[in-house]
Amino acid sequence: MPRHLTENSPRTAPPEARRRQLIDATVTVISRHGIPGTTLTAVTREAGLSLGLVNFHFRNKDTLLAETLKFLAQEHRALWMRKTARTDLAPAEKLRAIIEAQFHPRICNRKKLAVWFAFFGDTTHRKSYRDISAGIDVERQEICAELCRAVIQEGGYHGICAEDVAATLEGLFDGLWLNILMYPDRFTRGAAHRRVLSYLALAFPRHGAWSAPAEAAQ
Amino acid sequence: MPRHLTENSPRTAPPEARRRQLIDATVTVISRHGIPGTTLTAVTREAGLSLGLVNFHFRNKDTLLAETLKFLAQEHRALWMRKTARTDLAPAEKLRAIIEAQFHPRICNRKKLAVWFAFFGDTTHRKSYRDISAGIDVERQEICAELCRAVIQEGGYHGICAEDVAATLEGLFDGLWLNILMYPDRFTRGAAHRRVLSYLALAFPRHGAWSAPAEAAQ
DNA sequence: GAATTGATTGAATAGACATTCAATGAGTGT
DNA sequence: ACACTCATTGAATGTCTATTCAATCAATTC
Repeated sequence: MPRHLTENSPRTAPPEARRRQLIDATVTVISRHGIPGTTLTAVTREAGLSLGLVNFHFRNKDTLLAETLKFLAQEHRALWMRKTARTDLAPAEKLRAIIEAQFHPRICNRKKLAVWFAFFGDTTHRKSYRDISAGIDVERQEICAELCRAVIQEGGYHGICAEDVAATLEGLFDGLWLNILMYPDRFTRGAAHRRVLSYLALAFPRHGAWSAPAEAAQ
Repeated sequence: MPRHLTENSPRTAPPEARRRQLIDATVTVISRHGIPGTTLTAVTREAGLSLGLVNFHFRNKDTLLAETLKFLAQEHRALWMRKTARTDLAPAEKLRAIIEAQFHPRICNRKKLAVWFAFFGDTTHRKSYRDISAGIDVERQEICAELCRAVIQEGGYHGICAEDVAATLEGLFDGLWLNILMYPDRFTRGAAHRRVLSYLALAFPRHGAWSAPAEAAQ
């Protein structure tokens, strides 16, 4: 019953397109039914493809899940990399860009958050998942620390440690994400964003421009 | 082959003891194999009991999982409730007690954290899990906000909102937990504890005694 | 000490799953 | 047209699970 009738889309497609199609379906299914509920039957049905295709384009289910996580990690990384790589921005502005990426609607929505925490919570494959996300997380934290160091020097701040601020930020990112996912009525994306900026305003009070961007909450 | 031979423990035991025994085994198994890997066979083997007992003492697997989460939530709550209920402690001290509970070795260890995030990540039952933990989370956050309000009044702080600090703390708690779970080499319990206190020192600078307790890291 | 109650056992059942694979289909080059 | 490659299909297979339940066992009551 797959696509045949729905579209003029060709029965066959380049592998890269199919892989992406399956990854998208996997994200959707994980967000709805969790990793245990993510059966290959459900994924292929969501994608409008047949069961056997997963084992053709990915070796097996574990690979599909790993590739899905990799995709999310890259998507997130690309968002802040664009700005932190520029040379014409001040450290504080780059820091703001990383925070904006963290709470960007394309990343920080209930669907994607559900998938992130599904991976975090899956003890069984924690090691392989960690290997995937660790590189990117470490990279971001080191860049944050670097930027904090620059801000501290600029502002002549004392009694505050760049690495500590970066680690605290990292904790705030993940924790606020979790709160948004678990209690969407009480925690919104916009409020979380503002709270991180408030923390930075506390840490670096002489860099006044930590105000939140004008955006509707949620 | 169960216990019969291992101990002089009687074959039969009061239901409450068996329930606790099964919950303990469930915590152990979830921490090792995640929720998908938590089969009744694995749980009963870990407990040294027979397969059918789970369906006798709990109605089914879902109930066992829900009761396990309830147990963890209560265990955590009891730890800070003891101190926040007292009338002879200053607000700042009570705030410290809540933070100490959050990073108490009995709560904040890799085994229990793995279980917490296994539940958080399980989309399928998120609603029932949330119903269990929401009450306790809301309660803690409201008490935190209340205490912050008292601290703000004591210290005459301006430009800082108690509810915001409480929400930021809540985020920090969860995020630092996740970091400890995922990257135990880079994030330790002690460092997390100190970071939360550093945040409070930033927010409430005139309450000087936010120093960390003397304890070895990890 | 028989009878009764409640706890415990594990084999049996039925359903769901990932993975395999033989068959089919569509493009591509000749 | 033809052969050939690659993508796609879905039925079949074997494994693993939760749940049921009849049988067994220990403790308690009468």
